[in-house]
Amino acid sequence: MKANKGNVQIDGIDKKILRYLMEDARKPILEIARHIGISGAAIHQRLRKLEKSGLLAGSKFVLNPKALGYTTMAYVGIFLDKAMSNPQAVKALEQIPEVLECHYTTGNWSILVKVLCKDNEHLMFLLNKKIQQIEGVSRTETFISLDQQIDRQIAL
Amino acid sequence: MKANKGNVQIDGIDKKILRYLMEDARKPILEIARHIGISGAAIHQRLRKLEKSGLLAGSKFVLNPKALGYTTMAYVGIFLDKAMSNPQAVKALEQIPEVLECHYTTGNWSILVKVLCKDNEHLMFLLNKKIQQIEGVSRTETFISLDQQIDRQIAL
DNA sequence: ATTGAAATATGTTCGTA
DNA sequence: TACGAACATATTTCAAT
Repeated sequence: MKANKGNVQIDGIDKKILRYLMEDARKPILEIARHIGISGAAIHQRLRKLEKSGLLAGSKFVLNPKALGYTTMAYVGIFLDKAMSNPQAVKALEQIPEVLECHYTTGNWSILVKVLCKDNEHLMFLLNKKIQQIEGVSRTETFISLDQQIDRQIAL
Repeated sequence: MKANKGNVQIDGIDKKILRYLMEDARKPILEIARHIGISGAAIHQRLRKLEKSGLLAGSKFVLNPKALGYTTMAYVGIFLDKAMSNPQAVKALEQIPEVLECHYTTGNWSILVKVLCKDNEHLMFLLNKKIQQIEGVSRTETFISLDQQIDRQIAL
């Protein structure tokens, strides 16, 4: 599976198709076909091409975490004792379901993670009893997201 | 549209269905039905219920930004002069397509944004010519994501 | 790359349990 | 809730352009 690096060519029709499907992955291809005025078979073929190109990374159902009581989102900057602990620390973070993202970053911290918790108490438990317990973690800095105003993908 | 807040009840069958669809939004319901051993009509009905409950927020095609040459992701903490500038600043950030997320946060900054750029040069331009130009923005702190190790949704 | 048509598979509704 | 049957749509392939 070769991942085309930065040179996938898409035209306006590809963009139209993708814009529909980025908004609703289950939108029928034939419906899109009617909207943009080409045949379903053509769209089918274009999607196969886009998938092979590596631009299409898949599709997802999106859940609303608030409906399950998860109302507290936060970013946590993690200081590690030594760079050597990094891969182990990431492995430990993978085991924590509240950790949704994990980035190696430039700047102050070794690692920046995004976490999702039910409430502040849950967040406190996560920080003190889970994340701080990981070997190599010396200190953390937490930024609670009071409100997310923008959440989107790359624009076409 | 009432958004159930933290008390949506789902059982093991709901979870199984959602886990399939969170991984592949276009997986046929009938295929899932065969896997978990109930009828397609039952799944259809459960999905309608889950949608009404507010847990299902929709579905998306996921693109791989690297395929379009977007290889530099970063988090940018933004200091604002006065709290009053916040809504205006967010409006301005919405107009910048490279800004994918925007959070009001506790801690050092007023706002934390996630941005996606083609390269470091593009990031520099974004910071100096777009974000810093927004009225009320006094200073920014940038953390480049060298590598994203985890990227997932809430676990069921 | 695109089309229409054919074959297969799926989505959706409804009566019933 | 769940089922199956019936009907409406959609997906997928293919020969032809």
